[in-house]
Amino acid sequence: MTQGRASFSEQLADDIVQLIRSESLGPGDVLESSRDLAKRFAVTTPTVREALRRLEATGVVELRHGSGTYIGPGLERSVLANPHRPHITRSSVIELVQARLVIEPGIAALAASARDAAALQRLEAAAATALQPPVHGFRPALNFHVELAAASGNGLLRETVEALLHVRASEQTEIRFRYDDRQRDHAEHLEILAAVCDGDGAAAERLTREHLSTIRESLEAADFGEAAP
Amino acid sequence: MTQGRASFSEQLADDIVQLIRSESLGPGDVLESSRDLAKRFAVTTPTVREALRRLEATGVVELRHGSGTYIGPGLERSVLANPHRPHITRSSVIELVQARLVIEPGIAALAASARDAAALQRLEAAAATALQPPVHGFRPALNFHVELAAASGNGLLRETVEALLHVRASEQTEIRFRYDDRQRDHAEHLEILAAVCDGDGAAAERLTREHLSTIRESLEAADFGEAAP
DNA sequence: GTGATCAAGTGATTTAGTCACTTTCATGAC
DNA sequence: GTCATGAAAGTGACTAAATCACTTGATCAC
Repeated sequence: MTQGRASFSEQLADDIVQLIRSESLGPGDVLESSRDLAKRFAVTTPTVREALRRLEATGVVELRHGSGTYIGPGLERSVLANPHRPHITRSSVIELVQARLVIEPGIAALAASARDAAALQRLEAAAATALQPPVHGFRPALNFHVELAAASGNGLLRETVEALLHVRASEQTEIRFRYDDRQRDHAEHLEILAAVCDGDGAAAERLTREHLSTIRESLEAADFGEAAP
Repeated sequence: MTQGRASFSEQLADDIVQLIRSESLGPGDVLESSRDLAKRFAVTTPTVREALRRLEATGVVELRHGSGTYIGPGLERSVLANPHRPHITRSSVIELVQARLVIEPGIAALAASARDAAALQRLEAAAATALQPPVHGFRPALNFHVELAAASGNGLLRETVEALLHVRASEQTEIRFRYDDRQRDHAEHLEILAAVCDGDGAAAERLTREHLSTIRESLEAADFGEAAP
């Protein structure tokens, strides 16, 4: 069986993606109005809307009421965070740190061997602004880790770290609440940055491991008030 | 600004997720019909459909024409693959292997230290069936790596590996096409399995690294016919 | 110039209805 | 009794035509 024809709106969603690609539209650009899309693909507006909703869920497009449909960052992304993420538990927070502990040290080492000038500059900027308070859900302190992954030169690793950190923003808030030693955090970031700039992969790896271990330990030591939902 | 009220269907999507949670529905269970949902939440069916499409995009639900709406695996997932993934390039394939090279060795070490009996059994089963041909897009050979991540005991790591492997199934097909030494693949899997079962984290880590390095090298050596699109 | 106002364009939602698919269960043949 | 047939009920898929609400930009008064 060829799996038959997919749902109409699913097919349409793919067509719209193809349209975006063929017109080389990037994030921020406006897409055709849903009425025009309906005419173009010979379907009705509700069908177009279903397709757009589907694309909106993965960040490919963004629908702004009264303004238009805009291209989002999701098109070039391979792995993304689930918008309907599960609830927070104590173990999920620790699980997250443990996962990062497995992934990020290797990334730091890779970044040290890559030593891309532009990426290092952004990494330095991220470290510098890490002490600023979060705005609009954007957390400068976490951005350091994303930029570190970006400095590895591997976009997939960057997306992975980004997804992990973005996935459970609320967990991260929790972490920040429990482990709120920003000065130490910042100091450790600077150490990692220095090691990466020196091209010392082993040191970068070790420092990142220690950095995350510190966070994990302080989390395991902390007792969560809402551990039992 | 409090960001106002989100789109109606967005609110509805969250309500449906909450409904699923409150009724403890798991994958495979049927959800209320869209007509009933419309009545329950006092909206019309197209609005319900938009919300369901949104949820469908992230795998939370699955709509089967003529049958009903079923709960999917996406609810408990934190990180997932983008269904509208970018096109394949040569560099993206190598990027994928490189990312796995950073992530998976640490996972193997963690699995060796965890040594969960049930997980190891599934891992062994995955290794045994790895030589079978893929069916319905399910690739037994790749499943070993997913089960290995599962054996680490960290669900987030499992999801991450799963996403990475699922993300670019076509790239993986490409890999299999270029590096089609299944016997060797299988043998290396068995070595990793043995090291994990022995609790030898260092060996498991080293063997996984070598395993992926072998694949990477054979990929870098191969010249892609469709490198220039 | 500056500011308010209005109109056009857009997405958001409703309402009502038709079509297509799947499941089920009663009917009937064997 | 067992199994196939087939109609019916329930479901999602889609259409059609409107109306509402929001954004934007141009227009116009000051």
